[in-house]
Amino acid sequence: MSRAAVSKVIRNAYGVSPGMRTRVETAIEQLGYRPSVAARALRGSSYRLGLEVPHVNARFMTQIMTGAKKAVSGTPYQVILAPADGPEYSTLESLADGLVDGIIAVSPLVAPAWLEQLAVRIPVVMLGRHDTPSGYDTVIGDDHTGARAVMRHLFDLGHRRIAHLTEPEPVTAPGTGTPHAIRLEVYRTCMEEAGLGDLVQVARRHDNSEPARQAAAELVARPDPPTAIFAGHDDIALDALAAVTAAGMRGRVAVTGYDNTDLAEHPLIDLTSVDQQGVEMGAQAATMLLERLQGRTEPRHYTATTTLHVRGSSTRLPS
Amino acid sequence: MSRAAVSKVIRNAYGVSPGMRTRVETAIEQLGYRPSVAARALRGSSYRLGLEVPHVNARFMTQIMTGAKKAVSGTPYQVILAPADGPEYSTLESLADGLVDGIIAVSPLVAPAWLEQLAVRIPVVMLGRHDTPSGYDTVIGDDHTGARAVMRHLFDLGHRRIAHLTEPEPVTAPGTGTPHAIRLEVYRTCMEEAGLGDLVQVARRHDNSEPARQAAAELVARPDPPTAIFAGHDDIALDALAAVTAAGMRGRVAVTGYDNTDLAEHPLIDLTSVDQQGVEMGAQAATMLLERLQGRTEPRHYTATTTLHVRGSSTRLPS
DNA sequence: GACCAACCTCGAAACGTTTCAAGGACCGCG
DNA sequence: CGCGGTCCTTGAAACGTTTCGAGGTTGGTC
Repeated sequence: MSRAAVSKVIRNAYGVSPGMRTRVETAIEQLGYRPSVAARALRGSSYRLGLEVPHVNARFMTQIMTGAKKAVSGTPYQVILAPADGPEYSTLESLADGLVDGIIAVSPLVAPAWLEQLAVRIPVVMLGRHDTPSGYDTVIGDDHTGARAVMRHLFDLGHRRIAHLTEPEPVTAPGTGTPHAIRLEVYRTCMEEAGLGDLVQVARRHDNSEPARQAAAELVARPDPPTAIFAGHDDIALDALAAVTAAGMRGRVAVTGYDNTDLAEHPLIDLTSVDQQGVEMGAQAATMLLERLQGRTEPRHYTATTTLHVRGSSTRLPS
Repeated sequence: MSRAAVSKVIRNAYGVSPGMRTRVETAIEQLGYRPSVAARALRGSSYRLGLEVPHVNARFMTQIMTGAKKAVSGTPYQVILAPADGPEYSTLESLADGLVDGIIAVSPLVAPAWLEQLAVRIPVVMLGRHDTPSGYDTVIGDDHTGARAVMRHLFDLGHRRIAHLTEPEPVTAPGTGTPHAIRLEVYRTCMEEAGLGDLVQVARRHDNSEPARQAAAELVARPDPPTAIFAGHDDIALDALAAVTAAGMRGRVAVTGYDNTDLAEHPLIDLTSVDQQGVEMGAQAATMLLERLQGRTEPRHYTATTTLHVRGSSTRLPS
């Protein structure tokens, strides 16, 4: 029989008789034949979607991945993960170079213009971008609302001397539109609105790949330590909790996180955190990619709502 | 110029003049040319290694990934991650179908015979296999020593009523040679050697994808609750800690883990755990793959040594 | 000046699919 | 019985690399 026939059977396309179909199928069975993804990718599509994340151990990523996998289940697509752990550009490029049909990326550092270029070659969904580009889709949490909820919560608890612990400079630079830039901005705004502009304290983890624990330790070791720490996300919040605990100030410094990671609800951690529906975000991102692959061209932008989960880590200011 | 020339320049192979080289390089630069991985994979190799893990949120995996990435840095190879979160066979096959040149897999459930088959098509390194197959390489921790160290430690602390909290049945079935089967076996042996055979209590998380928290809760809710829980790995230990804490028995039930995950040293978790050099294991696995790709055919089997890290979660039995 | 070797360059085949257009068989209808 | 149309089937081109062998040029030696 001809390859064309086999191809049609595999993709169960139109125009193949039942007889031919069964003949091909038994042959496939007997020979243990498996189609080559490489050859498929060369001619058409690889049926793989790539998820690029900045770090292997970014806990938020598992939510995204879970959602993405859920969204593609039942389709012929698979999701693979490519942690950058360094240069984001090259990781993205190596994904785009034919390995996958579409890319979901969490790359705060790559330039929008560069992404527009990339999106010409291959469909791209960016997570955590507050701009509204025309060439690719975005999925983002409502960081304004989320961060405001955190600040109001801390104010309500009586805190005034509130510090913000966040990522290194480039990620939070104003105008980049990263979630961390927004959260920082909201922090500043809220402090100023409350007339606490001179109490603003921003600490950052020193190196992108190092934990934020030392930065948090320096924060609580100051002569005027904060009574509350608003951490940029749960991983950082965990480091803050570690530093606070190590300094023997457990329970005397409130700590809040962001992302509502699995660990936040662990009774030993018990971290107040903002849920931004990571799983749903991942699912939306994957769905958007599938739509693109089916021909959609106009951009879509999805914003997830946020919910503050109050837990034990955010303690009331002792009066 | 010819494609052959371009090909040679890219792979900087022998037999191309400096003039031609620079000409090709400027052209590449100007056109923004990027080689297609798919086409490469079709003809030769894709320069991608695949790491297959059972779950997205298995924390041990980040150690493996970190090690693997370290090992391939400086080579043209990249590592991508494919979490199974369900059928391991199909995930492995979809990796093998041309996406990657080699596979590192943590798949306790796939049959050895099937793996031998797979290894004919593509180099495979299995993590966590105590058998010594001939067709593929293995990387494993010294589970006998590690588990014995845990048991001795708990005995030394005065514990007798020690429970083992582990994975569901199929993963720990005797004879499968999975790390969890060994740890379970060592647990039983140690208990019997100490004359405590009738105090053996084995609990399992009910479903493979659900946390072990409920199983742990049932354990501590028994009329004769254990005074110590030897958990199969850190993720499970975390669930055990959660259950113990929720039951108000914090500090009255010792808990130990395995893998020495990042979180184990967090002061709020402070989990006694066995370090089996996950990063080194990942690096070894990747190195073995690279060796295979360069022609090695005889199998290699690497065993990592273990170290018990004693922390606050393993409390002495109150007398 | 002729011959040979070394070196560079290039054309073409091959990898395993998808897809297009063309060829064939079969059926129904006039 | 012949004609047209509908399915089914197939051959061949194409995707973008790598690799092999052949061809061409250059320089050196006798």
